[in-house]
Amino acid sequence: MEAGTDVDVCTKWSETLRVYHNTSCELENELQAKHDLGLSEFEVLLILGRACGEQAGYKARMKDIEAEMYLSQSALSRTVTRLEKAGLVTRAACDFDRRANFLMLTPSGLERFEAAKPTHRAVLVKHLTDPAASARAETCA
Amino acid sequence: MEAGTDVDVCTKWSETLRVYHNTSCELENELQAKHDLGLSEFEVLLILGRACGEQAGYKARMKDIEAEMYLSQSALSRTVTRLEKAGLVTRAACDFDRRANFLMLTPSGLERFEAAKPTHRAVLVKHLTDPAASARAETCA
DNA sequence: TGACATCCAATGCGCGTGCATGTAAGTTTC
DNA sequence: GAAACTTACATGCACGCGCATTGGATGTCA
Repeated sequence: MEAGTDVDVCTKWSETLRVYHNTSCELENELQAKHDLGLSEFEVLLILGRACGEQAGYKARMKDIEAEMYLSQSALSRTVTRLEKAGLVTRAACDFDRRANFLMLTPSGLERFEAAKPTHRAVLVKHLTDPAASARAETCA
Repeated sequence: MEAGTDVDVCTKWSETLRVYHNTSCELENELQAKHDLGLSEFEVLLILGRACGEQAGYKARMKDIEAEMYLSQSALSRTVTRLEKAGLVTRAACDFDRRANFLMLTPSGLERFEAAKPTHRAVLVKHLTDPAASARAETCA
């Protein structure tokens, strides 16, 4: 039983690694090439964008966004800085708690997000529906 | 059907991200803390070690190792340099093709690998057998 | 043999990340 | 209300990564 478990676990891990690397590499490449967005940056837009729908009024606190993604607090801070410099997002002080920052999509940010969404979805469908299609990518090692 | 596919794909991707991040973060932390090894470094030892068994004579070319892992050629080169500095691995010229380098485990490298293997396996079992156990890690975002 | 393309590995470089720390603001305790 | 603690975010720093380039070794073709 031990050996059996080992084999299963190793195989499962290999499979997870394969899917993760192929998918995230292609996501990164496609989003960068077509929309000038890193994957982390897109993920922030995704969190803001999917809640906001068509009106650009949705706000989220940094802490809440952090809780939704696998990114350290410092990395998120810098990612948001990049998005802010690109004009896709604005920081706004919180009325109640002046330690906190609200984050909002700008119209330009919403536009960029909507443009990138199909690219994101397409890569996911490609790699997660047909395992055979998710062959080793040519870039990203 | 389109919406259904989308939901499935997004859920599947979230799940993959969760498992990948939790597992690789804990692997990294455990291997670093208990055996002073990075994950990439361990993976190189794994490729060399599992083929070599008990005799330390197994050789592999850089290119072949690269093909087995998700690491760029340059990253592998530096990872091997670190392993070499730590005395866990030796580079040796290839007889047939002097462009290539053979890589070998040193006795110390084999020992380190054997010591780290149970740690590696334990983390894999923890995160890949019982999904509930793979809760969000406290470190690594 | 000489010129050119190919292949393997190392290295310069910039970037994004996590950890540790700093700063400011809120909370608790007395 | 002052001191001690906690929380939210930014920043200094070191590190590992991928990309592009380099350098050396091989193969190919005339």
